[in-house]
Amino acid sequence: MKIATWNVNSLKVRLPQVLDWLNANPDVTALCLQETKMDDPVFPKEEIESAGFFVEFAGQKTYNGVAIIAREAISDVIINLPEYPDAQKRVITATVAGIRLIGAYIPNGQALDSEKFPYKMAWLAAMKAFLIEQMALHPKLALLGDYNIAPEDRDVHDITKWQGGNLVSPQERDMFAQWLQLGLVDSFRLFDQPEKSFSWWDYRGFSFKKNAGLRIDHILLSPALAAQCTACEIDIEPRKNERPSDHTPVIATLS
DNA sequence: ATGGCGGCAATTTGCCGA
Repeated sequence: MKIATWNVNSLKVRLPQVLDWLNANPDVTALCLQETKMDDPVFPKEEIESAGFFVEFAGQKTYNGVAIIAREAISDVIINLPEYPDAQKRVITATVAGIRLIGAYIPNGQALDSEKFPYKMAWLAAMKAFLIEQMALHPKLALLGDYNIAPEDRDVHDITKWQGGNLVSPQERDMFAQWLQLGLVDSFRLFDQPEKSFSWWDYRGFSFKKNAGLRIDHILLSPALAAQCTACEIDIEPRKNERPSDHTPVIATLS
């Protein structure tokens, strides 16, 4: 089976692409979505269910919004971080096929001197506490989503353009490292990967054509799941679509 | 140094993403 994550940058625009992608990837048991940008009352629940899937979601209009689409039943859903009240809908946690999935849209931060940056750092700390709690309850756990963190310089097309700034700052990378210290593993780095592998490219300046991207979408696995992981790949095909999301799916294969 | 693209919401323009 496979589990996947995709920041779709508006599910209203991208729903046909999501359903096409799921049909083209029948081994994907669960797909976490970020930036659905839809209020719950207008979420296309019926369309997704009539296509043969289970779905859970937590949305808001214009910004944020997360969902899990699955081929098996979804249970024990938690919306957001229980100990961190937040009007922004950024996390959905649920169990699918015996695996605890945390789908997350981590705050962007905007810039180190922005008021949004301390929000990001506080949010990352709150997520760490939630991870500790959930890992203790669920040995088979995966944290999938748009992290808005490029963990290493090799995850950046040109580090000189980003050095020290938002998405690559020491503070953010330290928090990512703290999550790894909990025992979580970056599934992508369990395997040999092509150089300059990225999951996001700016819409502007022909960034995708130039492969001027960042790897900021990740699947972290608990030790028990990492032991089952046989592959992790970034699927760049949807980035070639008409009206693509600026992000593209990341997929982990589990034995 | 700035904006560049795209989605969205409120009205021709601004905010935000990363």
